[in-house]
Amino acid sequence: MLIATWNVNSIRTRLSQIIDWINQVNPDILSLQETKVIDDGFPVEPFEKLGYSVEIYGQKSYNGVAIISKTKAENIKKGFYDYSNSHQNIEIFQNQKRLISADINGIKIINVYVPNGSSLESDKFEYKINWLNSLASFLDEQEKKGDLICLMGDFNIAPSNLDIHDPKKYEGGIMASEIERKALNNVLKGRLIDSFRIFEKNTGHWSWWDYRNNAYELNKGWRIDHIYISKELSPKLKSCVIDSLPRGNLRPSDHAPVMINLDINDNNLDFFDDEDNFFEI
DNA sequence: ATGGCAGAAGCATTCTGA
Repeated sequence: MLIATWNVNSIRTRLSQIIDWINQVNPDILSLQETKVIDDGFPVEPFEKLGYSVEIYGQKSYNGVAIISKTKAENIKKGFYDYSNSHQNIEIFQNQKRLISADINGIKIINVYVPNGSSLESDKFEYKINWLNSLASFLDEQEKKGDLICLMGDFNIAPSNLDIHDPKKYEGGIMASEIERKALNNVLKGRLIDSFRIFEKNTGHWSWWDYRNNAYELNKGWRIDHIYISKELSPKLKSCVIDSLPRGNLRPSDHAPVMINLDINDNNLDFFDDEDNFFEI
């Protein structure tokens, strides 16, 4: 089963590129972020024609997430629902459509577009950390139910300095700060593993390149789009790749799709462990 | 320190992103 995530930076502008990519790759599940359109304006038909069902949670101009899947999604939930961090006002999170979850093929699929945060001094940074804390509470609830989880999306956080093309330049700043990394690790809590780092221990692999300063051509990127899976699913994990080619398209998204191959019929029990992951700060 | 680019809204320019 191929599971992918892609921040497309506008579903309407990127539609033909997404359809082309689906035709090439044939994913079973595709999580999209930054769709930037209200639900009534989402182009559902092109996906349905290819045999996919579509679940959307969008808004005008900003944010917006969607799950495209061959198997119809069940138990669809939009936003934190009633699992928001009890210390926070849930309503401040309901204005921004950044999370959609559903059960597909026995796995709890959670698609997130984590706030960017702007800068550490910004009110938006506080919002980002609070949002991540609510995500941790949300995952606590899923874990209590015993769900197998695939948490993916645009996290706007480089988990380690290996995930930044110039870590010295950006050290401690937005997407690279210790505060954000701690908040992310509090979401993961050792129960979820970074699929990409199971297979690749080296730096130099990016999922996002700034539109400015010729960043893609100079390969100055960040790895901020991630697919985290429950430890219990790790024996089924066969690969994780970042497909950087769509970033070279004409009028591309600034993000590349990330994809895992999960063999749900593999019942081997040799888990990958936390020690295989890179969480140093 | 600033701007560099892109998209949406909407028609000139602002807001937002990362």
